[in-house]
Amino acid sequence: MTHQAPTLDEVAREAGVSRSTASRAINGGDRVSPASQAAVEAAIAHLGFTPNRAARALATSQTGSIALVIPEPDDLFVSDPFLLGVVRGVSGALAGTQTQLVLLINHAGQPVGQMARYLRAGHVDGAIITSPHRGDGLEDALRGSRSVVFIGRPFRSEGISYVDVDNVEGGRLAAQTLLDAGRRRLGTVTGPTDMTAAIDRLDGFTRALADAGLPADAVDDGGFTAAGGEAAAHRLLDRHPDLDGLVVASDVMAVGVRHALEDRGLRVPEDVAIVGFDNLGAAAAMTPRLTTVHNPLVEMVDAAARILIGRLDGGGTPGENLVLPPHLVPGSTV
Amino acid sequence: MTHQAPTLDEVAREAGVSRSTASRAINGGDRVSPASQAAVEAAIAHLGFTPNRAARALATSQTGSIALVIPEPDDLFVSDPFLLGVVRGVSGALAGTQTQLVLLINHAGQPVGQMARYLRAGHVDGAIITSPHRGDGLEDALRGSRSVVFIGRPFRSEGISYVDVDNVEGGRLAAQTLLDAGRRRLGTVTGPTDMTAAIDRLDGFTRALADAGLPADAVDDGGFTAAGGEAAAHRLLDRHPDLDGLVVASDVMAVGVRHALEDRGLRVPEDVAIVGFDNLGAAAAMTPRLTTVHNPLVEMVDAAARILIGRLDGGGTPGENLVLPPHLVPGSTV
DNA sequence: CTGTTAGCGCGTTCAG
DNA sequence: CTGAACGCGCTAACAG
Repeated sequence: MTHQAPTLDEVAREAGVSRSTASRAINGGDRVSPASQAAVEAAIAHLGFTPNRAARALATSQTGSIALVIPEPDDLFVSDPFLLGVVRGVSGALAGTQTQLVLLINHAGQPVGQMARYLRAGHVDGAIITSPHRGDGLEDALRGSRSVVFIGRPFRSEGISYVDVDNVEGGRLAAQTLLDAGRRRLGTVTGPTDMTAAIDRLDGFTRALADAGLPADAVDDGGFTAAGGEAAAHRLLDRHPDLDGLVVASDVMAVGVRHALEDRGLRVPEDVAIVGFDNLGAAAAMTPRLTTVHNPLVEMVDAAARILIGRLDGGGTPGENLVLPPHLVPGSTV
Repeated sequence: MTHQAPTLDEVAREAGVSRSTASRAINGGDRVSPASQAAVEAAIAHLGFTPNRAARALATSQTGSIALVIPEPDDLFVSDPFLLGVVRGVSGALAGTQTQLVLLINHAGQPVGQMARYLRAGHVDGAIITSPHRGDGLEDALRGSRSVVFIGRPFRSEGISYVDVDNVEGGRLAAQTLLDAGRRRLGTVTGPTDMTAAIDRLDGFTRALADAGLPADAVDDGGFTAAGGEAAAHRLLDRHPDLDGLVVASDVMAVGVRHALEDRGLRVPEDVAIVGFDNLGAAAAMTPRLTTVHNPLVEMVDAAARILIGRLDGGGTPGENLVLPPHLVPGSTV
């Protein structure tokens, strides 16, 4: 792979300075005469020098890489734009830097202790964790670690920094949008109850209805999949044929919900209005366009990367977190 | 992140041997007495020792990591199971080893020279490249490099190792399936013509029809997206209302094609039979289940990882490649 | 089978 | 502002 990469020594020789001067020119740039600086830069360009990461890591005891931990992409996630969004976002945030992205997939059946050990072993300087499911243990294993940022609120957030969208507010916003449109008989298709995102969105939905003096009795789990959403919608309408509005906790599920409504001969939004959640692509692809709550994934990921990089530079404190506000993206389904 | 990790020296001291003996015990395990071996292992377990990757990399001039290069996941790919499948597969293939996976995303607008330089700089021992589009330059920049394996046939494959499914045979198989079912008026919805997979599948389709003495004149580009497939199907049927069978070059597009047929009041398979391509999830999710050509992505990725790892150990020669046979997965759409 | 001796390439004191 | 010297933690000959 490598072609006898030039070393710092060769650069220094070519520039006519000592190795330490060359090193300073490359890094701080401080306390180096302009002449030496220029000579070193010329030599670097000429030789095509790239610092050896291993040597630098050994000398500085910083690896220059961070880990992105994602859960095993099972069938649930394969079609979910969330994961690829996170991957793309983190990669983009690192694009300018020299930091490299190490991908750690939490393969099913693999003990989490192994991954926690990897992270503690210092093979990476920090980590961004997407660990949406309860009980995967990583949360507890990493509690209190500096240089670890979660994307999505963990179940117990003490000692854990995280970035999230305000899912409670999002759920409330979705329900309120339907209420404002005059709907009075609302139901919701939720995500799996072992994810905080699903729990919080339901919580917001319930609060909005309580504030309006309405019952939140039409609730069904769609498992964050299109097929699950379709089935959940059928079950809801079987039990509550009078529903005139549905908050669907993800756009992917909304696709399934819409099929279910079609099958039952219900028009959207005339008979049943729908508000989704995510706006990561699926909403815009639906016809008519889905009204949905925007999940600021890009901003979340950017923030997580920035917080982490700040930590690596010594700033910040563990436990701090950031919760971004959601907002409604109008469509034609309300 | 790290907790003052113990060093090999401490392990050796605790085990009562010299550092090199401890090193040998950890690595080869050769030429070490059972007693020393056991002592070292006990010390490692006791101290929780993990070798410092940077130091090891410096000493061996092997980084112990490989890169996975993927194109910017634009809207086309966000919903495509292909990328996540590759990521998961490579990660899985590396799960047992100590090799770490560095993710390199080919961000749009980022000069490929930069990425090629990164790969040549020796920051990783090897790379797996998914570079489906023509003209992205990486292909030429990496031609001849050992320790680089492409997933998907590049446009010019001289000096490049790659792993692929036999897309020509797949296209032929799809068409032949329809012919065997008695269909005589076939059309195809293709992928974008700047990807070899799309070109090859069309090629197979064309050959099968030629062998049967039929014209392959009903061809339209669906861009590998559901919406594109839907539009392409409409265009095809506008021009050729007599079509009774469609080869659709990806399952994702088949979803759109099926919508188009529904909209036109055409029954599947009675009026128009469909064969898709990929079998990465979308086919099984369709009702009725889509008849499709299985794309052995997992096997491809596994093979790529194995070839690469073999290269790192010194085996194999650049330019060798592997083309896996596709096979038909029956559904109810033919 | 084992310990001793050298580096791997770079950052960083510490005198000049 | 500069260079010489040391060490980061580990592997790899080389004698024993």
